[in-house]
Formats: sequence, structure tokens, C-alpha cells
Amino acid sequence: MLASLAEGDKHGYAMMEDIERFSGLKLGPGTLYGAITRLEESGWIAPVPSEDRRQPYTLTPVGRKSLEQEVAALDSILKTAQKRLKHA
Amino acid sequence: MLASLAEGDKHGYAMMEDIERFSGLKLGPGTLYGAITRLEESGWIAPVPSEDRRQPYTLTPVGRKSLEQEVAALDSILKTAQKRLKHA
DNA sequence: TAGAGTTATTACGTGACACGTAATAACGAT
DNA sequence: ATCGTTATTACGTGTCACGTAATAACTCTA
Repeated sequence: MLASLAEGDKHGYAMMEDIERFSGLKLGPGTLYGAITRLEESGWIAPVPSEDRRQPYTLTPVGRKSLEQEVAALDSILKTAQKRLKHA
Repeated sequence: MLASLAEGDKHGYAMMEDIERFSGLKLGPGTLYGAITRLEESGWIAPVPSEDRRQPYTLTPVGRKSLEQEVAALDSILKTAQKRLKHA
């Protein structure tokens, strides 16, 4: 979800579609809006004003930093796994 | 844990140490042995005979394939995230 | 303009599991 | 004998992923 917002601000439903597109993961409403709530409470995303009923969110600087760290950590783990899979 | 066993057969405690070394994740006993049980039930790892009290496990062919798929999926997601983080 | 389909969010219950803590036990060192 | 390390089992708690359903507004189109 942070990766989705890294591309640009989106409301919940748009995130859902975007995430499915780039990851193949289908999030149900329960998972999605529950996660939005927690991410907002963590200060990683923040609501932005909107004219219509949809509630868009933006990635905060803290959220961006958090995503960067998570991505770096995952990348390192992934490289280990790939190395180990290769010569087996 | 699958990535740990991809390097070679290990017993629980050795996995714990190995995982912390390459990922920085510290698994408590509850997490570790609970996961071992579930991975064994899924057919992804299997116990191998041992002389002493320690119970080593090996990655099954099914487990290896599963790890390969998971790694590939994660790699794809990670690349999207990195791309999006870059030009922001 | 009534109806169907799509977009968008909220509400709720269940089950799985991550995690901490503690207990147990065998082993090696001093 | 006892202390630290190795190794596993047992158990309780809280979080969260997930499915399902309800709600509501908007957009077609017949």
C-alpha cells in the first residue's frame, strides 16, 4: 500500500486496484480499510482534502522513509534467498 | 525459514540463528517451532533422521518450488516499489 | 425514471499466527 | 555441583488478514 501511494495520491478503492495490478494480491475491503486505518495511526499515510465522497491518502515523509527501509531490508533478504536457491 | 533450509539441512535452533544472521529478524521459540509445524504440515519441509536430541529438517522439492515462486513474486513487487520510490 | 452495474466505504465476526514468557532438558565448561 | 549454552515444548494474548454483508452514491441505458 505504501508502494502504491509512492506513485501518487490515491483513495482506498484505487489502491486496491493498483495493488492487484502490480502485485497480483487481491485485498478485500476488510483488509484494505483496516490497513489504511493502521497506516494512518502510524503516521505513514495521511488523508488529503477531497470534494467528493472518496477519501484520498498521501504518503507522508515518515511513510516514505519507512517504505525505503522496508524495501532495502527485503531486497537484502531476497538476494540471500536467490543466491542460496541458485547453487543447490 | 525456507531460505534458511535452502542453504542446507538445519535443526530449529540453527535456523533461528541463521535467520537472524541473514535477515536481522529475531524469531522467538513460539514463532519458530509453530512455523516449523505448519511448514511440515504443508509438505514444504520434512524431518530427517538424527542421532541426538536435535531434529533437523530438509527442504522438500515442493518447498523449494514454493520458495522459488515466492521469491519471484516478491522480487517483482520490490522492483515496482523501487522504481516508484526513485522518481518521486 | 427505474433498474442494473460500478465505485467506494463501513461494519463485523472468525481464524490464523506472531510473539512473549516460561518450563523442560541435555550438554559442555569451570 | 553449578552455570551458561543449546534445543525444544507448552501456553496465553493480541493483532491482523480475510470473507461477508450492508450501505450509499454515481453512471449508464432501456
